[in-house]
Amino acid sequence: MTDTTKLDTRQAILDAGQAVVQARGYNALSFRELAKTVGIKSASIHYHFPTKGDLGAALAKRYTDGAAKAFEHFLAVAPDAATRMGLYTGVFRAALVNDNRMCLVGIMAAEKADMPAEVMVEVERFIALNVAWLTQVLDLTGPEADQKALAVLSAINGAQLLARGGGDVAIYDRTIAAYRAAGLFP
Amino acid sequence: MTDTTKLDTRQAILDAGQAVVQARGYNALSFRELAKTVGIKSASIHYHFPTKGDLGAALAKRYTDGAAKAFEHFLAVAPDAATRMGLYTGVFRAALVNDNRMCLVGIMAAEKADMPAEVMVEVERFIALNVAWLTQVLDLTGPEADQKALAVLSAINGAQLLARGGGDVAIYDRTIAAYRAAGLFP
DNA sequence: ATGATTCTACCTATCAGTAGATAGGCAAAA
DNA sequence: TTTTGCCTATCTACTGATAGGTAGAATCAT
Repeated sequence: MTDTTKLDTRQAILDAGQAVVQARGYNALSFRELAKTVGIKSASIHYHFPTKGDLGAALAKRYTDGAAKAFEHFLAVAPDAATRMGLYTGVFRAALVNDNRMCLVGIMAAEKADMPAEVMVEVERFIALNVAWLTQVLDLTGPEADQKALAVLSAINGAQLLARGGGDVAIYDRTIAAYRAAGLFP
Repeated sequence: MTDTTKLDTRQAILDAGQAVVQARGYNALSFRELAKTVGIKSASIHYHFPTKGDLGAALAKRYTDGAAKAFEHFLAVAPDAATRMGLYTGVFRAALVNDNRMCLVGIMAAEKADMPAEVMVEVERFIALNVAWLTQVLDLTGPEADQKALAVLSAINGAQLLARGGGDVAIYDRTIAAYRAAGLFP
């Protein structure tokens, strides 16, 4: 019982919530199931996150913030575009390996019609962050730079989506290899 | 009340069901809401489709069968790969234009963890059908032919997923254009 | 330093709403 | 006379959300 207990519960809720969303989607996120996982009662989740929309937005925000830090790290440790893209595609790969999960934002985009507006705001922020990073790493210029970057993000998300459907990470690996071979990214 | 009434109800259920799944996902598919749309009671849906899994599988099967017919048609009316691919990507585009919907199978793949096994079987069949058609149209050969075809399907699905998130068909169009420019397909 | 107050982080109990599914009935058609 | 295609009514399970209570920690005034 250290003085970090209060933060720990909130973190535990977010951790468990992220796992559920990435594995089964936002609609499958249940306060009761979440509470059972964390070890508290469902009413206590509402104390930390008044509505489900608040929880979803917090999840997306934390996810995007984490991605931003990882992207900075990739720039620091990898010198060239190919290595950086290897690290980047590796993030999406890791989600598949870890319990066949999807990118939190990818699965939220699929459920767009049922998502509260405050969640979609964070989803858009994640996409913008990825586009900006890819534009920089791939040294894209001109009026179509953002579109090229979004195409790369789209392709990788699609690869994750279908590989997940097949339940085999090797599908993802081979699709990424096909993208590289086609020259979509280095 | 013609003698086609019995078939009409079943068709109406499937039509309404497909619209809901493509717009909001399999989890959002509700017997009560479906019944209200069709104009019957929810218990009557169970008469035609005993369980939700049966309905989901029927939806995926009909969707795949429809795609198979469309693919044959594309081969018949379009002579070259580029035109055929234009028709193919147009199908995914049409879903977006029509109430910002997604490919039925794409959204089902995203919800994989909650899908009954009988539905996933049909999802796999749809993917196999697309891969086979793309392999033929793109004249892919060698041991990596299927992988290249799956990469094309993945990329297009990803484009649809993110364009839908952005709520703008132009995003899809530009992403497809970027794929073509990169040489992913003609 | 201490007593009073307020805040934190949970709890129990409950609400209205919806989920899929089933039992049994009924009118019309085959 | 049986089958078809629907109906009403009901079941259990679960959803997010709220009301109200409480032990303990923190903060405040004296």
